[in-house]
Amino acid sequence: MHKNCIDIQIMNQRTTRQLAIKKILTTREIHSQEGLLTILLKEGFDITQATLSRDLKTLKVAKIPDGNAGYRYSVSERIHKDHDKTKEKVNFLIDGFECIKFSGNLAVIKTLPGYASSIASVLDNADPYEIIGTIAGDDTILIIMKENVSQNDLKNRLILIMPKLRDKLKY
Amino acid sequence: MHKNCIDIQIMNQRTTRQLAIKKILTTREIHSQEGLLTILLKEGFDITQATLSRDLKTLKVAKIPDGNAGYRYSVSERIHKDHDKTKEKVNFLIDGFECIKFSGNLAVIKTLPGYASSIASVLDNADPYEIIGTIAGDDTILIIMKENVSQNDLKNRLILIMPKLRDKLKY
DNA sequence: ATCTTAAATGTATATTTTTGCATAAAAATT
DNA sequence: AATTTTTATGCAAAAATATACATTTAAGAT
Repeated sequence: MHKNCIDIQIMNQRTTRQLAIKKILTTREIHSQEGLLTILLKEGFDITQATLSRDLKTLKVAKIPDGNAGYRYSVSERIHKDHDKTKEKVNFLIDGFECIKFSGNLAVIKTLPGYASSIASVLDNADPYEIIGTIAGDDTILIIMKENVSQNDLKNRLILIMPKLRDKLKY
Repeated sequence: MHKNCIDIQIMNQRTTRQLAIKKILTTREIHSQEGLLTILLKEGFDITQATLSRDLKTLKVAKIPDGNAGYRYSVSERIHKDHDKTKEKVNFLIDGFECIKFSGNLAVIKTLPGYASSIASVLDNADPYEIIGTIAGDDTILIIMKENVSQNDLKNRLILIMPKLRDKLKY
């Protein structure tokens, strides 16, 4: 552990940073990794462009030719309209989240009755690397994880998809 | 005009080529401009990477981190237009559709648990002429139909909104 | 056809992005 | 706490991509 890192953190640095990146990307127009890096540095994330490149890869951020001239980086979710509505909906759904348990490469999420399929649908839609597939009943979601993906990997990914979840997942 | 250019062309070279690029991108997995360039050269398009870069910009082709490792180029229509993803989502939701019954100007759709509000939201969003409003519980949707709209009118409208539904509705 | 003008392209180069590798940090284990 | 294992990161170098500028090609105009 780094000496001057007072570990009150809930999430690891990486996840925190990637959430910040997502936010920046949905908030402002980003035309290069350099530009994004500058912003991140100002916000106190002390990283290099290399790390940023890896983060963008993890987040599946696309580089798209801009209408005018130049390019812009875009989180795939942002491409859908009604981003806000989706967000609202997702936040709402999180209320139904009860707990998550693991067994080998399987994870089981317990939800309030009726929530399972909706939450699962959010997961399916996000189509994250770590998840091969989900099966949802009424109050239970079975997640089949990709091999060599750790429990924390999955938790972090879930937080990336549903930020509010952070408050419900203990580390 | 260059001397050895036999002018049978209908479109100009540039357009022809860009169409070819689009086709290639939708047909095969492209991971770099170099790779795409190789294919184009084989097909007889005698250009350089610089031109290709410009073409991709014109076509608004996005570079997206691939699920596994690496990147792929994707024609922006696929990403930009939430059409496709919305469609996917709608198709997914249809799995939750169980049956529909009528009574007067009311229709009741039964769904798998948890699906009702999502499907109802699709209907609300489409805002069809035939429907005044919907109320959704967990596995039931109540549809209030406009007067003088027949059961078949509504069924047809539902199919228009959610094409996959056709397979589930008997006539 | 010849000339003029605008668009497209190649060359070389600059810029940006990605990655292998060594190291540091974090997490798990004892 | 000390050790091992795993994961994240910086650095430097490679790879990929974009572009300024000169040149060629196409398209009109006369």
